[in-house]
Amino acid sequence: MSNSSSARGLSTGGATRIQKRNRAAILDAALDVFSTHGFRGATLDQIAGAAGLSKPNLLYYYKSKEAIYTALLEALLDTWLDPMRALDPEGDALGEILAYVRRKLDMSRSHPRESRLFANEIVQGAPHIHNALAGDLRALVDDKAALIQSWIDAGKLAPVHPHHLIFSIWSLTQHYADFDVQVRAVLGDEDPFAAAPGFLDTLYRRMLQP
Amino acid sequence: MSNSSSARGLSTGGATRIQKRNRAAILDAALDVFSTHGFRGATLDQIAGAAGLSKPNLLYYYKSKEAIYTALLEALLDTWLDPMRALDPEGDALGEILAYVRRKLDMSRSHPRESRLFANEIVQGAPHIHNALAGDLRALVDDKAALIQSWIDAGKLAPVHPHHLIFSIWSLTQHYADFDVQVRAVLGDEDPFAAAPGFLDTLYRRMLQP
DNA sequence: GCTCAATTTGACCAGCCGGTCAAAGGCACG
DNA sequence: CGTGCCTTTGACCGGCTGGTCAAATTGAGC
Repeated sequence: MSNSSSARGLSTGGATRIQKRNRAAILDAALDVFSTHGFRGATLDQIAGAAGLSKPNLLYYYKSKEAIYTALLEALLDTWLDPMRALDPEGDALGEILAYVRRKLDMSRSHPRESRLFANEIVQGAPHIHNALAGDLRALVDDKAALIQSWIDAGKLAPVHPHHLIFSIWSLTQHYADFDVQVRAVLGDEDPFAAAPGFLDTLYRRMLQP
Repeated sequence: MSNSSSARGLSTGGATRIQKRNRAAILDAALDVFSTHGFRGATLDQIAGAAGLSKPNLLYYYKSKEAIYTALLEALLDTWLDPMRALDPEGDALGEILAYVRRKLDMSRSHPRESRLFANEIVQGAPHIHNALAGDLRALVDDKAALIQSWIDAGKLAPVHPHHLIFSIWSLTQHYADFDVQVRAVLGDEDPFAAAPGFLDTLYRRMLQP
């Protein structure tokens, strides 16, 4: 035999070609469905249909709806936080912040489903990732907030509350993904991402220039 | 008889005392449930339980789940937009903007359920209020954006894209209600609303001071 | 306290939803 | 080409969900 263990619970490393293909298809389909309907609003039939599988086949790869959902959240959480991790203590303070804003805005444009997935989860009280928020996320944010504070103390940024500065970046950038329909309804034909980068750049320059 | 028509479809004006009480209880319960679970995630049993009624009794006052939901959205949409309507063309430009920000932030603190109700609806594509967004909301925003542009042209505000300025106010203020769990998970014991007003005041002063 | 509408309820239903299972079909390897 | 696992499927299940209905109860004006 070419594979010594069942599909359930395998790490992707030891997976069959078929397993890789189907698991990827499932997670992509699940991202589509969960991000537009939320956890409870999504159905296994929808996900199975979008992945091109039957429902029992879906459950052959992930043992429950919740297993799909948490696998998806775990796989995406790290990626989602990478732009913040990239804040470089050695870099130019204002330049680092502006680059972070730019990276987050780019993610809102290129990965709106991921943004809405987390938005749905958090608006509804983050029942599945509350631990990650109070653990890893908080530690990361505290670390970067301290970095920002050190920049302020060194006179490289105008004084602001570092945590609220970070919240503002999340809020302003993800707004374009999470509230996309509203933004487009108000703007009409104008592409939101045409003026957004310049607007945010100006906002943070004026606010943070020492 | 004291009342010539059935409960269904009555305007609140001609409603019995019992009708008023129960309809209010239903809408309050529905706000609780819909804002934390979204439309599809909410169940009639949850709403009926929270309102202290049986499910058939619930459906005696509103003929379907969707009827409750749309009644709730309609009743709240006007209230939700009042802070923007209050922008006064005759007032001091920067002061008007700062007061608007403050009103919106106060609504996030005092009415987080309403904020999350709309957040859920819009993140999931606004299937029930898309018309209101592209109609009334857009008209109102265009009107106020023109006002802001006139302030900019008169040299009373630093130049920014008026629509994106409005988006930023929605985003930054509602973030504290919609992403409450995340904000609190990161801040720990610190009350988000302690520093938020000062932070936003500073942000908009620095960005908009001509 | 009678009358009649307003209100409330228990029983019920059809459809959906997450999940199970045994059996059938593929696939790779000797 | 046979063996044995991997993969897929159709049929099915119990519980929940939105919604209905006829009957019972309550409330207000006379």
